Amino acid sequence: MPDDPPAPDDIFSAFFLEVGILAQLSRALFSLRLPPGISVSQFTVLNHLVRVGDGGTPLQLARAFQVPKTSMTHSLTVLERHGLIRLAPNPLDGRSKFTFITAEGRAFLQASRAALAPDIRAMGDLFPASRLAGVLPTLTELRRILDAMRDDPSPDQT
Amino acid sequence: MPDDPPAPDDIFSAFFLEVGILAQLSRALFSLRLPPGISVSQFTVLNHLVRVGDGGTPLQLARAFQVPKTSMTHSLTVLERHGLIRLAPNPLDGRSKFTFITAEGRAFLQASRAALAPDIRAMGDLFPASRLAGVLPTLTELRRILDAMRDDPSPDQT
DNA sequence: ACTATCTAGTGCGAAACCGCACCAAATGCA
DNA sequence: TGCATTTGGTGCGGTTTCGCACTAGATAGT
Repeated sequence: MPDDPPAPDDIFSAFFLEVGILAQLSRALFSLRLPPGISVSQFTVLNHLVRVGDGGTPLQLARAFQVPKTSMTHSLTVLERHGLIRLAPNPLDGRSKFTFITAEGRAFLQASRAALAPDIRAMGDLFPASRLAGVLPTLTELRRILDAMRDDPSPDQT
Repeated sequence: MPDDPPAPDDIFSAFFLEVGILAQLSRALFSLRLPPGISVSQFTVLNHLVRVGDGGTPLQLARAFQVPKTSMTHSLTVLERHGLIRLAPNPLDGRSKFTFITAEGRAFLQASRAALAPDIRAMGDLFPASRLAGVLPTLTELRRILDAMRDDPSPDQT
């Protein structure tokens, strides 16, 4: 290797490339474990509803996952069709809705987590979770920055 | 169970969640800078052809990006329709093809990189690339492991 | 050589994703 | 109050993604 200049562009692109493949790969692995008809996105939303708490609006969910609201509408529609969530009208705002997990939804999430557990454990055997914990803050921080760049429509101009 | 100290499961899920959002976010930002009609995937393939070198087969590309070969077929079709790549038959193997970038492809890639540069620079201002460089090896290593788990159909039969 | 098996690529159909345009409800303003 | 603007959500259409099944070409075993 004759050259090793610290070109920051290359670092960023290498990083995003790695992140992209990682996301893709984990997504593929996970979806293999989920029952057919449920996608990783759907699972993720369900997971979020339990972790953070339900009763929020679809738009809040869309923002939390940084997806267009039409995509979230779709995901929620599928989840509701499967009886895993329930959409209730917002009595305070006629345009809005509330999102609740159903008992089936909780059970389903539980089962899915169980189905995923062996893989997680296998990963943990090959790769210590503590090392991941080490990089997590960095990822989170960068995510916040990207987030901000997104809200802020200013790429560059003085 | 009031106890939740270092649960490795949580670390992994938090990590994958962060990676997923990061991928999503960067993808969204990038696609904003690309000319309409070209998606991030297409750009990524083009980028790969220049970095690693062209002349490979579609299947090799599919494996490099860890996507199903049908997805790669689609991407390549689009790229060819735009005249950014050229698919040539493999004289040694009638089933196979070779993938080459065209001059337009190179020019397009050049222009896209230029369009992306300001954003990268903006990121670099807010977040030192050196910190990314620090986490990169960890990501790469985990990627390799996921890769191996994928090829190996053994999750850990219960 | 001859057949069985395997492999590269594609057609097809279904699902996911998402921009655009729209509606209805809420808010702001005068 | 009346009207313009903003906001939450959805219908629609186009693109991407990907599993399944198939074809044509290559390889292996006998």
